[in-house]
Amino acid sequence: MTNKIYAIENDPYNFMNKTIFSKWKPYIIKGIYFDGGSTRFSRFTKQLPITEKVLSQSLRELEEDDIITRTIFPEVPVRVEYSLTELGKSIIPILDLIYNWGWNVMNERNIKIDTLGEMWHGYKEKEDGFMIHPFKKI
Amino acid sequence: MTNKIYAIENDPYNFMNKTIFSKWKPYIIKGIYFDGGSTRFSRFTKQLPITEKVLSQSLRELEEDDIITRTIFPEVPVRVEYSLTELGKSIIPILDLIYNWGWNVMNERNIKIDTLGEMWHGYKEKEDGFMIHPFKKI
DNA sequence: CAGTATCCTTAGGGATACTG
DNA sequence: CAGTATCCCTAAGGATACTG
Repeated sequence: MTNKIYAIENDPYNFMNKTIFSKWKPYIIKGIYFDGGSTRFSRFTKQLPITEKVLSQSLRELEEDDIITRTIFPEVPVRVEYSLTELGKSIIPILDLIYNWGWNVMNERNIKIDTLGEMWHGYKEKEDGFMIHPFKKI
Repeated sequence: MTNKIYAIENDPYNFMNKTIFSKWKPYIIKGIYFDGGSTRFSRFTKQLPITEKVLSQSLRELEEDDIITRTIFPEVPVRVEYSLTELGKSIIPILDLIYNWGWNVMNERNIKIDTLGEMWHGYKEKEDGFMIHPFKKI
């Protein structure tokens, strides 16, 4: 108790863990980026095994942390687009390094790697047919 | 159910989350590095608010994942040193980028940043007196 | 389409005491 | 010194149903 001096709640790793490294946030950020900088709610629910609750929660937190913005287009039916802020974009190179590190280790150890993720990260050619819903045309 | 196609258990982000991004592992890895590439059990318990249980658990997992090695020196009392493997060392630049990203954002937002962490990461001069136990002399 | 609202489960982490 | 062994607790995530 007296000899614990590292205040983790005031530390950048902890900050990053809360801001970016939850279970789904890296996929959300990378997914927006993959879709050309902006994408929609249903894109995620259709292609990630994430529930609506967790998705909307994550999106809200990312918005609060200034990683993404939410834009409402008052069409019928309504369209909502999520985009990366400049701060959000600045995390992409780090995510790519992380992905790359993990990819290499998994590859060396012959661990199966998800194909959609590989397409999202440029490790495999995009195939429209592979996804249940085709990629957004930008 | 039918339209969820991203197998997260086969994905590098998930792999990295399990391998590196638990609450304490970044601190453990960086702590070893800070101590010159190898350090001891009690260094962590003395300077991080981590319990022995969680520490030994984390160390064991890191060893299993080939991030660190454990060396026993049969002295009296016994000395055990934890070192980074080549794979473990390869994670340092990524941790540094993460720390740097978080540090910058926290700094812009005027969020207090832990000083020991800043010393560990070279953002502040090392001060022997600041830590309860002085730095290891290499 | 783009979400809320409830309820529930579990794994990661913490407190404390003890040991070779 | 370098850990185990127990017991405990919460917060993150999941299942399911419903809505403007």
